[in-house]
Amino acid sequence: MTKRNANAIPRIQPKLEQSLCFAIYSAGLAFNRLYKPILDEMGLTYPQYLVMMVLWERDGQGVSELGEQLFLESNTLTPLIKRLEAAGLVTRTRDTEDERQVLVHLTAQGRELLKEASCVPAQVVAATGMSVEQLGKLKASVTGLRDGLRAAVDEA
Amino acid sequence: MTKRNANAIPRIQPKLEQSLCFAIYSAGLAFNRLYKPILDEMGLTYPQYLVMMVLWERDGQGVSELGEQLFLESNTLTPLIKRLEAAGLVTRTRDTEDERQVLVHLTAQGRELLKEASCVPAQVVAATGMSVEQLGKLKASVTGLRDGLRAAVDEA
DNA sequence: TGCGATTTAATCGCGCGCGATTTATTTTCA
DNA sequence: TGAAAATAAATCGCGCGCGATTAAATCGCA
Repeated sequence: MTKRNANAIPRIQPKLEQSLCFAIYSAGLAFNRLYKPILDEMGLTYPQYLVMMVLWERDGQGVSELGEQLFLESNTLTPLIKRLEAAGLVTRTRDTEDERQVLVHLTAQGRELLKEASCVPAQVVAATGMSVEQLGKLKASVTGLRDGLRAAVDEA
Repeated sequence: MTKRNANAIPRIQPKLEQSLCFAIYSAGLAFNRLYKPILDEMGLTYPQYLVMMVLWERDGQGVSELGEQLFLESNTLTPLIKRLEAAGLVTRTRDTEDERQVLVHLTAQGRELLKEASCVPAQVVAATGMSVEQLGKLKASVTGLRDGLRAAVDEA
């Protein structure tokens, strides 16, 4: 260190078009707008669709367990799951082994919805205009970014 | 076409971990959580920060004009900008040339906030744990994805 | 010129995300 | 054993996003 402030945080004007965070933010908006008409037909919102995906992969999970996979907590999930329950897609039952936990199970109607959902991924892939290989690489990069951000937030 | 249904939409079970949309969604959540404590000190939310960025680049824009850059509309922006106005960061004035438009201008306090904001980008870059080159490439890919999705939504 | 079409912002309701707090249950260990 | 700590879900308030609608100003053009 031959200069003072060698470790000072560099100061530059933040610009929308050069920030990755805005690219991610606006891509999220774009995905939502793509999914909206598709999921409307199934009576789901996008976050509700995510919860259903997790349950289709493994039925009967607790709220925290769902939250670990979705990076959400009970303050978001509880009302969301209650809406899925009101729609007849899931049931909410207290775990008899541990009364603190609420187990979320698919109803027959909830399992049935997977049939309709199974044609969603191909529609979305088509809309991106990218190859499956490109999408896979991009997914890996964005997932890596996410995990890096999460690590930084956790250690702070 | 030697078979029936050659153009049928392929049906596969949607899985959370292999979907790019969830990677984007969860990276957005992670960015928000990273920005929260940083922006809290400036008294801004992340979407408010985006609006300020656009104004720091060019002061005195209409609501729709801001919306075009942010991919948002007046139903989102009007209340957001009113909160920025209440915080003393911007003014809202009807354009005398076209009374339909509301021009949003930075106040002295709003311009002053750029000084604090100028150390945000470097902090965020550091948190990603990625090089500036990597971030640039990823930003370009995600922007391309976003624009592809937007094109697909528009033509639908 | 005047009237319908267009543009712009604002308003309203709903469903997230999330910080903060509360309640109920289980675990820990003195 | 029993009280404190930890864990799980729920509740509450606020700020987005956004579909739908409304109100006001401007434009187009017959």
